[in-house]
Parts: sequence; C-alpha cells; structure tokens
Amino acid sequence: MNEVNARGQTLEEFLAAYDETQYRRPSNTVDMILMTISGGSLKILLVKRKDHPFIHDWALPGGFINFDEDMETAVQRELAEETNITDHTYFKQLYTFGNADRDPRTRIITTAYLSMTPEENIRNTAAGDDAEETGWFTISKITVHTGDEGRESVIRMDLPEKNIHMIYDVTDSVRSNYVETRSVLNPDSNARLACDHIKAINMAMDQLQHRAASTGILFNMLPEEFTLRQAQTVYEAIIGRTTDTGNFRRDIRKMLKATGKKCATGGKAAELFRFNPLYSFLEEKI
Amino acid sequence: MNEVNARGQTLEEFLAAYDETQYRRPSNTVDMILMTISGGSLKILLVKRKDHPFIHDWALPGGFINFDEDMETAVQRELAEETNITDHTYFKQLYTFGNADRDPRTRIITTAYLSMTPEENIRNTAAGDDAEETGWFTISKITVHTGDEGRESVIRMDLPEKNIHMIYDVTDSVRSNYVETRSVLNPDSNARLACDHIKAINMAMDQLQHRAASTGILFNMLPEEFTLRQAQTVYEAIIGRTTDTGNFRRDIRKMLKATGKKCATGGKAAELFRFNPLYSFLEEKI
DNA sequence: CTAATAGTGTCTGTTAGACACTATCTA
DNA sequence: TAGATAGTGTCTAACAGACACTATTAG
Repeated sequence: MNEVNARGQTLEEFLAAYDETQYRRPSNTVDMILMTISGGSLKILLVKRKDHPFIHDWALPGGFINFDEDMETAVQRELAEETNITDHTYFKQLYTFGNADRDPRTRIITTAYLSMTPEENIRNTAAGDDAEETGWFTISKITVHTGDEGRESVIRMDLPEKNIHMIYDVTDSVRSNYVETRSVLNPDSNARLACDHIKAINMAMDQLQHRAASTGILFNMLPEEFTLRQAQTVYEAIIGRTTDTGNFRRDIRKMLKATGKKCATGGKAAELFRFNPLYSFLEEKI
Repeated sequence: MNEVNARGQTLEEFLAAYDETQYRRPSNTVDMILMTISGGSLKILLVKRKDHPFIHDWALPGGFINFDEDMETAVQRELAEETNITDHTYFKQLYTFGNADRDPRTRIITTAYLSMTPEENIRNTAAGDDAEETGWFTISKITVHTGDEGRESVIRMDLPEKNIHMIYDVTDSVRSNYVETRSVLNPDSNARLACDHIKAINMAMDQLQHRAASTGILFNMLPEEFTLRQAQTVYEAIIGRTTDTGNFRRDIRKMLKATGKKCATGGKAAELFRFNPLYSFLEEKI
C-alpha cells in the first residue's frame, strides 16, 4: 500500500524530507554492572576515571552507543572490551537514567544493564581508554532495618589489596504513593562513585537479592556443573547473610538436575548438579 | 579542588573544549502506557497516527524529550497534554527500547513508562498534533497455557464503539539462560499497533498482573475511598479472571485502613476503605 | 580415631485455595 | 417476602523457618 499523509507525501517522500538536525539531541550510553563470585564474595567491576568529568572517581564500565548499533550489541561490545568475555553472558536491562544535568559535558541518557558471569570466563580486565585502573570490588548490601515507614541499608564496596573502601547509606522511605530512595556516601569511605552510579548499583543489588531465591539468576555466576555447597555460597554472597543448609537444599533442588558425577574437596565427595532451565524461568521476565 | 587531566585541563577548560557535535546522535522519546478502570474493565489510552511512519496505526501516546528536560518531566508534560491530568499521577519506568532500526525516520530510543489513574481524573483526551483520533481501549492479557517450556497468552485490545479489535498472540519460550518473547498479530484483528509498541504493552501487563496481588499498585486506579468490592473488581480486571471473594478480602485488608464510612448502592451498605501506604510498599521497588 | 565437608529428617507456625455460610439493604 | 449486594468462618494442603541429626572422605 502507498498511503499518503495530510501533505500528500508517501512514506518515501516523507522520509526524504525528514530533517533530524533541527533539535539539539542527547547522547546515549550504556553502563554495565558486571558481577561475579570470587573467593566466596560477590564482586563488581569498576573503573577509575582518568579524565573529566568525575576525574579519579570510580565508575561503572560503559560507553557510547554507536548510531547504527542496537543497545544489546553495544553492551556486548563493551563487555568484550572490558573483560574479553566473548561467550554469551547473561545480561538484563535494569533502568535508564536521564536527568538533564547528570553529566556536565552534555545531556547524557544512560541505560544500565546487569550482567553476571562465572569467574573463569573473565580473561582480562584491562583498563580501557577512559580508565586509570580497574578493580573487582567486593560488594554487599546489608539491610539494617526494615519497618513500616521504610528501610535502611548499607552498600559496601571494597578493594582490600589497594585499601579502597566505599560505603553508602541507603534509605527507602515510604511516601504517599511511591518509595523515595536516597544514597549518601558514608564518611568512613576513602573513595567515591562517579555521577549517579550508586543508584544503578543499588537497583542491581535489590534485583539480585529479590530474585536470588525465586529464579535461576544465581546460576549465571556458577560453572555449568557445581555442588550444592557452591550454590549456597553464591546465594549467601548475594543476600549478604547465611541461610539454613537443609532448607536451602530442599528448596533449590527443584531447579536442578543431578549429573551423577562427584567432586571431592577434602571431606565427603559432593554431588555435581546442573541448572534445569525448564524450571520456571518465567519469573525472570518480571 | 582544581584537579587537572592528562592534558593539563581543569574541569572548566575540559568542558569549554568538549565538542558534542562530532557524532551523529539518536533521538530520545518517552512513551506512556496509561491505564485506568472503567465499567469494570481495564482500559489503555491509544492514539491513531495521522502521519508517517506507521500512518493510521494505533500507538502509545508519547513524544520527544526536550534537551533540557528530565525524563520524568517529559512524562508529566505528555500526560498533561494527552489527558489534562495535572495532579500527581503514579508512573513508573518500564523499559527502554532502542533497536537501531525500530523507526525509519532516524535512530529513536524510547523509554516506556507505566502510568495509572482513577477514571475521574481524566478530564479530556483530545487528539494531539500527531493523532487522528484517540481511544480508551479495553485491554486484557489472558494466559492460555503455562508449562515447563514456556507460556502462551493472548492480549486483546478492543474499542467496541468503533468496532476496532487488536489481538496479539504472545509466547514466552524458555531458552538456555533467558526467556524469548514473541508477539504476533492475530488475523482476527482489524487494526494494529505501530512499531514495537506491543512489546511495551506486554511488559506492562506482566508487571501489573505480577504486582497486583502483592503490592498496592491497584489502588492507583481507585478513588481515595473505595469499597472492597470495587477493589476486587479492579483486581479481577487486571489479572483477567475472577477470584475468591473471601480470600481476596482476607488478604487485602492488611493493606487498608477503615474509614468508618458506609456507601449504599442497592444492597447492603458497603464499608469504605483507604489504602494504607505504610503497608510494605517496598515491594514496589523491585 | 578426629576434623572436615556433605547431606537428611522432622517439627511447627503461616499462608493460600476452596467453599459453605451469614448479614443488611431495597423494592 | 425475594433479590441483590456485603461480608464471615473454617477446612486443608502446601510451604518456610528452625534445628537436630546422619554420612562419607582425608589424614
């Protein structure tokens, strides 16, 4: 069909006349929250900025979306650049941050993605063009108090080998029909995050903690075959507290299938399992 | 502090030299999924496009984000333009769609917001510059089958007074570590949605149905004071099926406070309630 | 044997679904 | 009174938290 508009233009004529240069436009970037488990702790990749703005602050890895590039392609490209991960790694869009004044260079709208990978997939994490250095920080979010009026939590990011500590106090306050979240840098910190990156990290931790028990999200940080103890360690690193071994095993086994193989590590040989993706991965959608 | 970068620039010098015109940039828009309840049915506002591209297709209301405008401000401006809603109406960011080829004009990255309001807040819904007409379509998402390998659902959007029907068959298929969602227009339809708008609508229905029972989200479509029967009607319109009255009342009362007032409508006078925002609105965050 | 790790069984209080029932209003 | 709408009580199966217990390996 060769439909015309009110000015008598066909689609082809309309597109030929379309002027995209009449308005000033924002720039679009993707930021990645890349997590893994190492030494029983949850880790996040951060890069130290070597240029303005936010010079010398720690930031989420990310970069500009090319004009002709799908957003997911940009994420995969950045993942490969930052970590040499080329296999298909799990990632999921988290949120888009677009306050007009969030970056002093120009209007920058950024979409944050949450990504996870088993430790052995990470081959290198070279500092890119924009980074002085990179570091896998241990990260935890501990909820100190939950009540009717809100919640108080603490997010810690530590790089012990360089003695870097960032601590943010996060409060969620119940308002009339929404929840207001504020994050402030705790004075015991000796470094800080660039821009509004703490907001994305906070959302990522909420998502991880919320979904850890009911979805298969934690298996993205485990190798193909793993023991129940390994799974529990990852689970506990995510939720930031220990959990009952019996109950954990009882509940997680419905998501798994046994391999029949064993793996000995100093005590009784442990059975190896795989994730069974047929187990209600649909929760993932929400 | 007057930190300098590797080229010896202060922040001020860096910003003065920053050239934002060196790359071609996407355009950014917001799209709104505006829902209400009317006549016991869930309704969504759609506009019929009167220009290319997607001429004569039905689309989500939305528009460009001004260069100096926060995204939330853009949403509120569009809401006011489309419906004359000025009071603070609930809205929540859903997802950002940014495939490189989703719009033939230029690269357009759009962020979809889910918004709800009680019917009486909607004063007019005039067709704007881009719209031939607007319509409040009844909308439902019914899940036909759920199994280990995925889920099949049907989304219906109907405007009975103009005899317009749009039906989409939606399948969620479990893959190795993610869920693939596909939506196809059912041939019984006599109209269709523009662009990729069915994706945003599908996500909105998932969110609504998922959160309807556990959060206070449904109260955004009710007046300040309401009866339990009204609340149940809204709940059933969202989830697309009836539910047990006794169980619904038992479970919802923890989110409410009684007003002591009554409201008679043909049978026994019903008690009026208000939403108690102190009841775990935190779920909302996830 | 001990220490270390892996793994099981069971009690109990809470919750979600099913369903039968009672109460108050108008005409 | 009937018909309509509002509202309650109770049984049961499933589930989640707490916790005490057994099993297999290395040295």
